[in-house]
Amino acid sequence: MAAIIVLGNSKRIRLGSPNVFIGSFVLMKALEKVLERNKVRPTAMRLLVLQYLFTKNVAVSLTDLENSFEKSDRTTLYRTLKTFVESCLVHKIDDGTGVSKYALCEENCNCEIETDLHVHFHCNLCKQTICLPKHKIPAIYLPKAFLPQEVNLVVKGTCNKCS
Amino acid sequence: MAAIIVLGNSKRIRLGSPNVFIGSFVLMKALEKVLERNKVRPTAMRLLVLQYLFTKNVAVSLTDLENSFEKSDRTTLYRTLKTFVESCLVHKIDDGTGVSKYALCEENCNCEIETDLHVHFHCNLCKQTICLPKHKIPAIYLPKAFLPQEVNLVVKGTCNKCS
DNA sequence: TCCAAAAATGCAACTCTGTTGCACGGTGTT
DNA sequence: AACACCGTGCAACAGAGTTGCATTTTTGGA
Ligand SMILES: [Mn+2]
Ligand SMILES: [Mn+2]
Ligand SMILES: [Zn+2]
Ligand SMILES: [Zn+2]
Repeated sequence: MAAIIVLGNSKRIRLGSPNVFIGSFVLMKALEKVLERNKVRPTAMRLLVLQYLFTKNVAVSLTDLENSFEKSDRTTLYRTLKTFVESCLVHKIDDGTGVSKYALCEENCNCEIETDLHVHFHCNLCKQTICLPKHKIPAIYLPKAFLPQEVNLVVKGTCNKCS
Repeated sequence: MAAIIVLGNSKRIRLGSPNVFIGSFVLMKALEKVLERNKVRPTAMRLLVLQYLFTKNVAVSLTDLENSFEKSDRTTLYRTLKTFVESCLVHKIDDGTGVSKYALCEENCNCEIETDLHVHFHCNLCKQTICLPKHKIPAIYLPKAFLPQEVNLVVKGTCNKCS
């Protein structure tokens, strides 16, 4: 029932959740590298959440994660996402639905640099939110004495799959 | 303690809340006109909420209203805002704080027409959100087969009063 | 290898926003 | 005056997000 993945030399990770797709040893090693590169300790849950984010090409909510990892706790997933955001692995997206979404950052993303921010699209039909990393937010001109720090731009409509 | 405002010929509205600033007869008549123009029946609460929105030049949340009208119920204020939004008197703003804000629409606003949408600014210092009706959202170019319907653009930073 | 410290996890409880059901009471219409 | 309708207030609830604390797991040093 419970799978065991061996990571590194002496690290053994027990994955108790039977409904979780367990990637290959090679994939897990790659994900482990990603975590370590961003100074995040590669625990079982973190590897699985990271794998989940890689397989999805849409932004996911905490509840999405919760429904996909029934054996894990909402709090753990919450803190996992928080850790990922703080370590610049994923970015939080406010798509206007009232529920925060999360998606992997670009390879070369410096979450601090604001000029890199891209547009997000939310489909009113399939309710999915996706990143448009090729579409940067245009310059916004503000009245005198307004100092911009961040910009959030969300387009809602019909996505390519639903149109 | 309780003020009474006479509206129209036979309409008497008792205002029980002592901490509410009660505008002049002329102002109330003007507000009444605004409501009637938008097909909203001018009740006491609606007039006071509308007056409140006029005096504020920032977007307000439901909780803001609740704290300003202690004698009224959250539900009533909630439904008042809902009525105002549906009748195109105010628009709801998602400023990324997780709390919906509301502000009066422009005089000539057709809430249906999306090309009129303006930029909103949220100050990270004073935590206030304001409309920038003169600053329209620039055209956003999307990948093929993406059909835009609405655009939300929020700039966060330091406002003119805080800079 | 073993043990203690540190970190991660799971459980429970809680806050806050938004929302709905329902009963009451005032309004205006005939 | 009778009646239907609408607005209001109270209660209860849902959902997302968050925190405290006990338990488990991992790490790193003896
Ligand atoms: Mn994104
Ligand atoms: Mn506005
Ligand atoms: Zn879609
Ligand atoms: Zn400010």
